Amino acid sequence: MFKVSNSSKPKVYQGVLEELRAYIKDNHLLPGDKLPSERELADKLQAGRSSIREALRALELLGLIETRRGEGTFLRTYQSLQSVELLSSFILLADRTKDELLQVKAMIEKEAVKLACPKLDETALLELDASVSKEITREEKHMIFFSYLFKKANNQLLLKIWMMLEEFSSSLPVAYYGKTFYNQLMELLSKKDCYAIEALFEQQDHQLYD
Amino acid sequence: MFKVSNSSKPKVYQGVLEELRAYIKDNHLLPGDKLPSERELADKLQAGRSSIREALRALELLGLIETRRGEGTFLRTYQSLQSVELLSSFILLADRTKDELLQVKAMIEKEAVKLACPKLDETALLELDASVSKEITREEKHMIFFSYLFKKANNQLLLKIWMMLEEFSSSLPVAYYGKTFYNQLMELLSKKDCYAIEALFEQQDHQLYD
DNA sequence: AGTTGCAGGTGGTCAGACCACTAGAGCGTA
DNA sequence: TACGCTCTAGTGGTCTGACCACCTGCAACT
Repeated sequence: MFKVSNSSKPKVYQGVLEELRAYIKDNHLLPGDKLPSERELADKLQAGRSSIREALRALELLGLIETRRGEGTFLRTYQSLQSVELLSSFILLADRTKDELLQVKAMIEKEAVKLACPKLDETALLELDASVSKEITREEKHMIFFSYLFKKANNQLLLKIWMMLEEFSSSLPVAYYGKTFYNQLMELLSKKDCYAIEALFEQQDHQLYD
Repeated sequence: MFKVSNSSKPKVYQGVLEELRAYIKDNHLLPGDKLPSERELADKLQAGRSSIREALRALELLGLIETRRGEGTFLRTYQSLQSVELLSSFILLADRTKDELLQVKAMIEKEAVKLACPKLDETALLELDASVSKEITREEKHMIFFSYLFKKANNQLLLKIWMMLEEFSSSLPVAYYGKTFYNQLMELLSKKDCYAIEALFEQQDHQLYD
């Protein structure tokens, strides 16, 4: 025999999601507005409170709503990137080669540098230089250096992805960029020479895994 | 008095998510493998079954797991968000987030092209050209074109991240690259001119949101 | 051997019970 | 009146126990 269908019955929590969408639309709710309480929803939608909660938790994880204990559930002001972290972490769980991870990480770092480049003024360069000159481990230097650049690059999504990759690669015996790399990069940044930056990273790619 | 912190206690279901991630990692579970039953998890993790379920439903909505009644819960290859159209209609992404998303996506596409470039022989270019010449929508063309390139780029991780971003942005009213873009790119690919490719993408960035 | 039917495990759902927390009404005092 | 306190109703957070529907595998039966 063969299965007639694997879709079977729709689940209650999915119906709740539909209803919620309709409710938000019909009542013209905007970010920040309050949703009905869980008990009220359970009553209105003829569902158990736990089913309501399953739907709400899913929405919360996606960053669409925010719950405040003792107050209620609210539409979120803006779409946070909360779910990206979770997704990334699970995607990265699958067996990945070290090469792929490092390749992507280096790629993102390069692009961040290029994004930050036009936004670095004299002051910023000095700050950056100061932070790298400290007597710290290569790992710390790497973190501080790029964290600063990512801040300037002003792209939260890129930062999140980078941090995830950083976390996953931290368990690997990874060689960071060479000692002279940061100094060379500083120089190119002050010249705002994007093409040379591109080239500098190209070189690094080949000696990254020493 | 002032609030010490608004983060308050972490919720149980979030802890469950963490534990699940660790479990999957430690046991080297692959897509298709079975997770422990809800009752077993509740017992192991010292949590109520409802909390376990809240975590699982969230993962299900994200498309990371699949549940089969009477059988169990299974890890799944990340394919797509469940009911994206539903979720996207809840809230439109904030402009800022949208910009970031498109920026990162374009960046990844560019890098994929550059990775694929040296691996494209005569035959591959012909295949690629044929697939783009078809009479299809711009959206389909975009997907087919880059899917092929990502395959050649041979970096699964990059591909996954790209698909994730594609998924998120699919609900946005996004203009794809201009009509001539793909043809120009084809030409540069046959010349293997990486720097020109870089430049081509630079141009696109500015007219992406027409 | 082939079929049937039952038992145990699994997800799906609900109701009810607490707890911790918040906001606001109401009261009292200065 | 104005301030500050307490108490209460309402909210999310969590757990438990109870069913149901469904699937699988095994055992008994034909």
